[in-house]
Amino acid sequence: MDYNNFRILLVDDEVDILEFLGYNLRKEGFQVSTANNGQSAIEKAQKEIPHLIIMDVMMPEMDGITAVKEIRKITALNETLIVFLTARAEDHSQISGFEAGADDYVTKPIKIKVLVSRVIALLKRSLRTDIKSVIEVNNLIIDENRYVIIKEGNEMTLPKKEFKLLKLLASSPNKVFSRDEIFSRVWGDDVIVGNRTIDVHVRKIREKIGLENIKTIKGVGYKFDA
Amino acid sequence: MDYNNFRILLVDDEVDILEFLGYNLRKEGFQVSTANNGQSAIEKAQKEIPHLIIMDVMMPEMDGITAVKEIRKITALNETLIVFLTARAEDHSQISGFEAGADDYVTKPIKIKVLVSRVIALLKRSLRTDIKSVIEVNNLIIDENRYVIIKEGNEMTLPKKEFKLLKLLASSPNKVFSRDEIFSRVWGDDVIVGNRTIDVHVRKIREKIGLENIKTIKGVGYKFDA
DNA sequence: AATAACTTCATGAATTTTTAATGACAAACC
DNA sequence: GGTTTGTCATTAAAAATTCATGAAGTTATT
Repeated sequence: MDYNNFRILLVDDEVDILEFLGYNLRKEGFQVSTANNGQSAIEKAQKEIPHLIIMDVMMPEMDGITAVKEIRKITALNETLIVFLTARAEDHSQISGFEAGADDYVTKPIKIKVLVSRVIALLKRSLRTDIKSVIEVNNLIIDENRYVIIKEGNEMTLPKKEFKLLKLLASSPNKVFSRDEIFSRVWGDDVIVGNRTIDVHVRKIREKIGLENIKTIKGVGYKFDA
Repeated sequence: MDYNNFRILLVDDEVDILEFLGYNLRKEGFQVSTANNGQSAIEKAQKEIPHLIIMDVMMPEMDGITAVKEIRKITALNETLIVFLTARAEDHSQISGFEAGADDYVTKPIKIKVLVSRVIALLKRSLRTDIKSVIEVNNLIIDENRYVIIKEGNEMTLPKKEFKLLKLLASSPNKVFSRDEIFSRVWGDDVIVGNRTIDVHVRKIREKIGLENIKTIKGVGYKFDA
């Protein structure tokens, strides 16, 4: 599964921990943002609507439990999972943490593999749908989940091959794709079609999204102009 | 909150532990049944469809992890939460446990207050999503509690598969579900049906709720248009 | 430098192939 | 026995591909 579209908000007052966890979670492909106190966590959460918040229980000013209680009041964050980071492994703190609305606990010192496997377990459970990438270039949005492209506000669906071709070109704007490369990445290596087929698809795409985006490089291939 | 309607299946080879946990969980109002090995756990789970299974990792004959892997294959137990009981607190066992499909861990020796609070936390979390089982999109309400859909004021009931399919599509409006994904999430991975079956069900749903909602993306799948 | 010969791509239209909708019916399940 | 679920053959539609033609750009030849 691909976790590129999962947003995680890390909250801790210690910058070292933010960096350590941030680095490791980003390495796993998550989108990570950070906050170093409860108040800014609430603000960021409200703005970013992360899928998961990892929050230190012990923080100056506003502690994690209070922050979570606030966050749980926000309707838009209904679906957001919360994991507490805590040094205290005792019963009492665990209980009040769960009551505050936490979904899981990870105890310090943090073992990064444990944390990551927990995060993945939580996300798997909550979002059993897999999420695909959304490409955004210029005035164009290519959304493979909804299978639409959006050009200046209006949405349209392309047939499969056209979609695939456009997605390929737009995935690396300005890069020239040779016809060979296009064939092998859109049609695959074991399909043989005539060599005018790409042109026709390009035309269809141009008819739908305009001429300015896909440029022909004669004798070489095509590129998506950004 | 009232937990009278939550069914918990306890699995442990030690009768003492079954009795101890059973007593305490029943005292909290849960419906508790027990099994003392992996095989009978699978059978009971399949029959009773508990909301939560608390399973010992270490058991003679079939260990807990194997049992859970089997249980996770059963579609009807999709929603069932699983908590592992383990003496081993090390990383490795935790990771493989989560991979097997566990939702949480409780380490032996068990502190009953911790266990109960975790159980409640898990159930709360699953309730949050249970409550969302009334989906509202466009002019359509899908109410899984009452098992009806309401379109422009008039209420109707759909057969199980149709309901499930519609609910899946409507649960992520605009997302395209591939035929594979639909099969695995509506029919389950071990049921084999012909590949025109989805079409037929889609037709039935369209006949009942109209054409505009479910859109065909040729070669890709179906989506619920919002 | 002009132009013929050649190459490459755009375009319109036709054709083939793929894919889904539909109707009719059979099996399984209450 | 009626509802639900699934199969299958047929039909319809959409998508993919090919082809013919013309235009644009390159190269070679003089």
